[in-house]
Amino acid sequence: MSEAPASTPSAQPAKKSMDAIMALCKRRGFIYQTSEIYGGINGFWDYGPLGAQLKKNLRDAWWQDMILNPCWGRKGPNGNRVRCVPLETCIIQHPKVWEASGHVGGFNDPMVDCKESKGRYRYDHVQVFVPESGDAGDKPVFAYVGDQPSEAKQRKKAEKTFGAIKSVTLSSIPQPWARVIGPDAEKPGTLTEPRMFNLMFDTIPGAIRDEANKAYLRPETAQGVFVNFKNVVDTTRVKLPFGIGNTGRSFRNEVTPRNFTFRSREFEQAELEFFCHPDESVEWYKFWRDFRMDWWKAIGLAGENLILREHDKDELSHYSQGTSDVEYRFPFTAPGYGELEGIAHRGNYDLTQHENTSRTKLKYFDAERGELLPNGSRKGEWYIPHCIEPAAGLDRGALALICEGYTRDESRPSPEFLKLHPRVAPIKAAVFPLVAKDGMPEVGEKLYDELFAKFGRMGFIEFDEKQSIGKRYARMDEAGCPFCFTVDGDTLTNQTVTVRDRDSGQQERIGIDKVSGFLSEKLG
RNA sequence: GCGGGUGUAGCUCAGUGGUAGAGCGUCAGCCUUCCAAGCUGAAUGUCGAGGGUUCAAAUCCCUUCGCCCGCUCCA
Repeated sequence: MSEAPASTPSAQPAKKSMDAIMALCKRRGFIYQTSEIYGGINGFWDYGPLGAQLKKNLRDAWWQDMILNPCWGRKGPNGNRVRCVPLETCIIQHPKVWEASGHVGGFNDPMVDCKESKGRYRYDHVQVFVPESGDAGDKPVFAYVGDQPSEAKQRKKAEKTFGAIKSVTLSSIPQPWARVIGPDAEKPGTLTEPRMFNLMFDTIPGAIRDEANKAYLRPETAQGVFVNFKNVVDTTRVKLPFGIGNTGRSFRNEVTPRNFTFRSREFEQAELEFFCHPDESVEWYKFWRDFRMDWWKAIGLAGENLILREHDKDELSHYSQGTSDVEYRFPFTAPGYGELEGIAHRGNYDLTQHENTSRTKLKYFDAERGELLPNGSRKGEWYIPHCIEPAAGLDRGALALICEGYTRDESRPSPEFLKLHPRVAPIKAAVFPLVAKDGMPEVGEKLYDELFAKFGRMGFIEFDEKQSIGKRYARMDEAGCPFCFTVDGDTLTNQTVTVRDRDSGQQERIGIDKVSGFLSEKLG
């Protein structure tokens, strides 16, 4: 999450109510709490009929624009069409995968809590001021964490107590608990012993329960790509540069799941690992970063709620030459932003790690590089490709689409509606007879059959003749259906219907034979 | 994990120890020629869960779970 840039204009739209959005999601069947009839379980959510279709449409859009027709046919920085292939890998991988990736270490950080300040600190981040020489004896020692006000404060106190001091890690002191003053505390003995917070879920494959066989549910889909890199190269005739895309569920045992589906313990990712020569990697990084921003805009997040945030140098991993986040201003992060997708230049870190850990050669032989030989071919070059990783959260994307689309306009007869982009809207169109008599239902059903046959594979097409026309429009507005076609008295004489635009409420009249063409154009 | 708030129908919420409620939504019928209209009717709840106090608990007490806010965490 990041703060709003100082330059953001004050023209901030009225803050949307997250409660109202969550109520609508429940009411219209977008998102439910999982196992709700048993009281729910923290950090897990189910998608209702409309939500499931919305998320599928989002996933399909990603698949279409990242794998089947990457970047809408845009040429990459090398002047060629971008090439990508899909992959589908397991949630449970060999445990060594997560050792190589660093997750087993990084995800199992011991933490200490402070009973006085209520703070929690990473055990290995806590430093302690002790006398420069000798023992502190019965006197308390002063803990602090770097880059925080606690350091200066504790230093002053420690110098007053001991005179000359030095700094050591908390973990280097045996049994310190009774005499340590926490970073933000006044009294000694308030820190708890370190406790493990397992951020990876584990399980034990095999019928016989044996801890030695422990395996993890993946915390990201990316590693499945890296460990299959050699397989894809060996079996599919791909040539660098190319990408491997992968969507699927990942699991993180978040300390505090929060903010509706934004931070869930089970979530779905859509990740592309794009491999290229090190010399071209920065260009590709910029290319993907810009395309991913354009993509989110194109499916409905246009506007100032969406920003691209380039990480500062000191935020970057040691192997990265650049990372950007596509961030959206959710109602619960405003005026700050929450991450939708990270685009990371990962260097050759992952492949190198797996090469070292698995002792399998993951270098790539690039036959189009190296010196020119007399016969016209090239000598070739061995290298570990660099990787650019655009990694999107589909649940966060779906939530952003809902938040962005949620609109409240008191001047409308149906004040709440969802402005979903037609491409992702779960209901694509609805057909209504104005009244259920005079032959209108029959004409409407015929039109419905036609639209269902042509567009039913993209999403739901609705037909409804019950109740007043206003109520039917209102229902479609809340469900985010972009277009309603209404058969009225005039239809029976001149073969035209009205098409109502969800966002403006305006209607225009088009020939009943033009409806399919109209929808084709609008749905893309 | 800590602190605060909260939990009653699908949604929003009334209900401070004595028969479980309203509005909206949903469904059905009537009506209706363009925006949640009207009329009639219907369905829907172990009052988050478990335990306790009481003749009697949605209401008081304890435990627990979920959600919201603030810390913390976010490789």
